[in-house]
Amino acid sequence: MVVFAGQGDPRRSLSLLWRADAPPPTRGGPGPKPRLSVDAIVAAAVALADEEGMGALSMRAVGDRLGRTAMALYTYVPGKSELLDLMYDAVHAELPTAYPESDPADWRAALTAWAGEVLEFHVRHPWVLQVSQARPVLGPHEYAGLDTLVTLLRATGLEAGVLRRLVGTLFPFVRGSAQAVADARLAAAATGSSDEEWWAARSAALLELVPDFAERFPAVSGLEAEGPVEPYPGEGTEGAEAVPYPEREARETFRVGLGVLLDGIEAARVGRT
Amino acid sequence: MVVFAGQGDPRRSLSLLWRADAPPPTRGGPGPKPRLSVDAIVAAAVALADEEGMGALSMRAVGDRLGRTAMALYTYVPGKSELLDLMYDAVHAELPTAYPESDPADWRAALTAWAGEVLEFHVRHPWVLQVSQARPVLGPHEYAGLDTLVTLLRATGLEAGVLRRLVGTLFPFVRGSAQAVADARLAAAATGSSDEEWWAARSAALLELVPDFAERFPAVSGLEAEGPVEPYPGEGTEGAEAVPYPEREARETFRVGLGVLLDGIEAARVGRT
DNA sequence: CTTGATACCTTACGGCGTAAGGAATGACCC
DNA sequence: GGGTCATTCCTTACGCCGTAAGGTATCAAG
Repeated sequence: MVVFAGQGDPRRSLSLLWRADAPPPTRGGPGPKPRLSVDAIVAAAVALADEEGMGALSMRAVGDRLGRTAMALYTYVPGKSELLDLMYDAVHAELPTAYPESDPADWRAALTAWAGEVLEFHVRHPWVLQVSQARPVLGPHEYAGLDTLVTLLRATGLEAGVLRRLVGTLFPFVRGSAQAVADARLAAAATGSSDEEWWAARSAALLELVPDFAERFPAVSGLEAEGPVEPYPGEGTEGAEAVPYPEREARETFRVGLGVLLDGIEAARVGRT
Repeated sequence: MVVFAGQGDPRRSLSLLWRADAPPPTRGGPGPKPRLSVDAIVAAAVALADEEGMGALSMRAVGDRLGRTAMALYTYVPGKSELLDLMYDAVHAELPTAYPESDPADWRAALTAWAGEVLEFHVRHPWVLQVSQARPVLGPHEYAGLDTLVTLLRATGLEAGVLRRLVGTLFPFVRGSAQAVADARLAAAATGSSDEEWWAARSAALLELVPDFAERFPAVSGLEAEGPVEPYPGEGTEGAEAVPYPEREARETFRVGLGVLLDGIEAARVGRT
């Protein structure tokens, strides 16, 4: 399921996101003092989503975590979709925001580091990948993260038009890679079965049900048979066996894909500058 | 919301996917004749998702479309997640399966055509993008589509290990691009407001709430100010004004991103072959 | 002490997926 | 021809969900 965000009143959503609400300091008005806050709710919701996944995120569950009912949250937040916006932007504060020491000539290293950090960010908060990208949330931290990427890309010297499209290519690429890594982990964790077990059950059933698999899909079969499953080439093996195979494969795909993308950017630089 | 698929009994799911069930022909057993079929249910569900989106997909709604109750579906399908698997694989029959006439030397053109078709496929069935990729569905049509891509990539002459990772790069790239296009359309259609209106409301509120935007995010602001918004460069303008701006931008990002990726593949070919 | 705004609660409504069990159907065996 | 019984499809119900409506307790200001 994909959760949609950003559908309420834009004014209200944005002023929550940018924390431009009425300033509470010293404003002791009538009525009981608030025992919650937007930040506390967002923090509880993020913790819940991190620990138990997007499927477990319900207003009742968030309320429970704070020792309150679901309806109590509606005093602070207009609804679930706005809460999701706030969660989304809140975690994006973890994105890298600057590489002050980096050499502008070495845009490749900087972009590689950036992509790695953004990948880890999404692996840490996999539910972020389930927030629909339709209608961007437009929160401060997401903008800050975007600003960092644009700054790094500037170092390539490419023109603004191409740069804009590169942003639109790099972000989805990292998201897609993170999705693959997260999926690999999820598969390993789900139903207590290891990834080997899962694959074993699946491929045994497949082989039985589709005996002519190799003939029907020669290219895929060839690829699976041909490629020797190696550890990271050109990298030390220490501790490598701790990462299960599907995740290792997903990370390697990320590494290779990023290399291809950066090679392509290099080509664009040489060709057009 | 992201909908998860593929969690039921693997045996049952796979035999449904590959239609390896007990053969019904001439088998007139006891009991009333089935007035539905797996295919009819899947077709109705796909039509529903195409027309009204994933959010409208419920067992009751699918049942209604077939003049039956929700529970009637459970005779044919174990549950909603398996139905989703079946829908997913069923539409993947639309993926291109072969380019018999293509010149193997011109892998670039072939991959470009492939990517374009896969993009259109996802734009036609945007709900496919909301099916979680965790635990691949492993259906026949998805495999067929995969086989086609691998065949095209073979023409690059790269080794199997790299090829496998390129598959993992290209597919998410096209999916990400399709997501952007679909989002652009969704934004245009939602709440009856055009994309201009939506952006206008949003950016007006942003400007008011965050007057120092340009100072806080100089790179992003610069990019937006700098890049002249042009139509497709190097392409005829006929009919181009019919496509609204955000979608045009998303498609251009796809075009540029794909070019960068193919340049990167070219570089890998030259460098390592 | 009264007023009135505010935080939080309980209750309830209409949705969801689906478990449980009953009614109708219709090919088979006697 | 009538009983048997697997099978299709139905109704009902349960426990979730987001959230509308309205009540109650709290507390500063007049």
